[in-house]
Amino acid sequence: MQPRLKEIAKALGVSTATVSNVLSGKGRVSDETRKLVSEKIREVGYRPGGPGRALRTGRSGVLGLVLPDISNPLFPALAQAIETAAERSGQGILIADSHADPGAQAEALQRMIQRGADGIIIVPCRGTQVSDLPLPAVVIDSASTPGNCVCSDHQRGGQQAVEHLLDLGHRKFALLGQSRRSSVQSDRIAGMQAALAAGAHAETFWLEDGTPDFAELARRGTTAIIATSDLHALTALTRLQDAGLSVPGDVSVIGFDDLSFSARITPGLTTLAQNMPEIAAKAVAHLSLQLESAPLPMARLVPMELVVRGSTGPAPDFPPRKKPSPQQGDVTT
Amino acid sequence: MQPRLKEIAKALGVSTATVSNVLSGKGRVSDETRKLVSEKIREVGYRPGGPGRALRTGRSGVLGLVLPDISNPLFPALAQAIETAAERSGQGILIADSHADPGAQAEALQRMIQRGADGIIIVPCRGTQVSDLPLPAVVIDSASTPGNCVCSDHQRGGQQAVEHLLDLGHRKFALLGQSRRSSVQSDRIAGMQAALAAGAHAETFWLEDGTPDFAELARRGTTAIIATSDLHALTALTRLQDAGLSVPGDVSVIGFDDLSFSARITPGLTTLAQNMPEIAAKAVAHLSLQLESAPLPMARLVPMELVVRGSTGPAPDFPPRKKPSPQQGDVTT
DNA sequence: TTACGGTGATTAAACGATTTTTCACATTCC
DNA sequence: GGAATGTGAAAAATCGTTTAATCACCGTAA
Repeated sequence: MQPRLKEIAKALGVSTATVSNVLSGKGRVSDETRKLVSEKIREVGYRPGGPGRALRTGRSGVLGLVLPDISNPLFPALAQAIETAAERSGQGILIADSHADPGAQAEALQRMIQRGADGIIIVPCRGTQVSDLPLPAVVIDSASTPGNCVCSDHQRGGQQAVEHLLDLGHRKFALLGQSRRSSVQSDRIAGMQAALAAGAHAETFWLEDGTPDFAELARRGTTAIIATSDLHALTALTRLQDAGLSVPGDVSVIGFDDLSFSARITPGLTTLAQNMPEIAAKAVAHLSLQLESAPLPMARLVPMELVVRGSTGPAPDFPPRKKPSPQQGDVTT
Repeated sequence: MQPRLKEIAKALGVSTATVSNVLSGKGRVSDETRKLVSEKIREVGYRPGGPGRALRTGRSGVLGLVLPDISNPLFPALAQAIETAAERSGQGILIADSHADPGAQAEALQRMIQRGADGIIIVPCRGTQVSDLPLPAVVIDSASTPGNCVCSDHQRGGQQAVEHLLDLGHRKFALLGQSRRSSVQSDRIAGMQAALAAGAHAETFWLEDGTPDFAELARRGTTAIIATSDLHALTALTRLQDAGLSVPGDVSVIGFDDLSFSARITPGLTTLAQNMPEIAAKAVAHLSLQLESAPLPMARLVPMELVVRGSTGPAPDFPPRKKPSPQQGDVTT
């Protein structure tokens, strides 16, 4: 059995109120009693129990995290960042998987409320609006999401990818997305298209329509492939290698999200990484502010970081007149 | 504001006890009142609040999940399986990251207790013993872990990998681990070594000592590489391809854990997958049993599944006299 | 008539903490 | 000396729920 406030109080012959006051440093307690009590607290390793405190104060010290798909390879980084940020401010994280289903998502939110979560961080499933929550909530999605939203600047990320390749002399791109209904992917691709310089052009492929023949693309003059996820960049990369093409000799490949494997393959995958710690910190901070009934701020964009590895290089026919942009450095901002 | 028991009771002119009885179906309530109350409950969408119930019953309906590294690529599958299994039995999941640090792990466990978790599922960090918890706990690790443990049969998994390759005619293996202090990896490699047939032999490499030159290994006659993780199998695979060697033509490669990318590269990575749903279900069921003060069962091993993809094939000089074991099938048990 | 079950529902206590109110006592000031 | 002031700590209320104890009522049997 865990020690309770009552036991400490009885053992010292004081009231529970006094012990509670010592814990919080709030009421009036003599230095002598204070020392006595805190000594005892340390001795028995007492910690105030969650449920009792939650009941009285209306705060559980727990935040809900609702995701559309826990098994998504992007999730570990996000979850870890959020857990770390939350723990830093003394809060726990209750997770739920909405399985990309709006109904399940609504149910998950209800359970969070029921379990007494103080606030909610949600990565909404496609096409859902988060509203009417009796709790502070922050959304992590794309910038086009209404409501309090923290997310990477996916559009600018797309631009960064294209700019990096333009610097390397590439002019003919293939853009690779999975699903056009994903606003994150749409934002990224929109950014890429916006960044195309005069003379450069790009063809866009959606994997939901089928996988293009990468070797054929290369034969037709494409020298750079940009995928909205490292997963698909990896597919492209290995297909190209399998067809006897060199990366980055013949074709440069760049992905998004810096997944676990991206640094470990040969060549390393150049990618645009999300700054998860930053996003998580902002999300948690935002919730904390709302919990103190502070004014509700607005959407916040976090820049993505270009991580240059071996999978991108100068275009095959590109004259190396000047040094071709940052190359071997590990991370550039 | 969420509706409370009291409000429902007052609105109907009954006592809170009656409403609670209707909710639980326990006390004595007339059919008429019962119908009236449940109608109202549905109308306002009432759900009993967690903290109050937790305080009274001593049960929060939440399980703690403590992991040494949330960002590990194996985590998504595990977390999702556990979340699903827990939700199925009406429990939530509180996560914590011990950052592979025994001190942080102990602290995380304390926080779980403090927050009122009913039980704990823990993947312990290396070299730590989980004991003296005032809560039901179940460990997910290797079979050598004392205490209530549920885990994959890593040793048998190692055997399965070797047997698969022996069937394909391979005789000279390179075994690849990351750290010898990981009991999971040690178990897997021990299983591999135990399965070596007469005439076959294997060299073991630990990446913590440095990365071997895979092309050189191939030149010296190695035809099969078994890594204890898909991550390292992927490294080996791309290094080999980069050196102009064919997989599986010259060298077969096999990994562990069936990570997200393993099916998407070319060739697909043959791997030994953990049955996460099974492990999670057993862990959660075990905790549920302990919560009902049932007798404490013992360690439980879950078999691993060999997933055959393109990265393994017949040894270069292997005469295809009979059909070389299951090959194109997706999953064999 | 009185005692007795049975039924349906209310009352009250309990869980563990926090917080407001109250209280006892000592000191200081007119 | 009595009132005002100040100090330290206890008493009591409260949060939302469950549950044991109690109660009022009615019909029935002795």
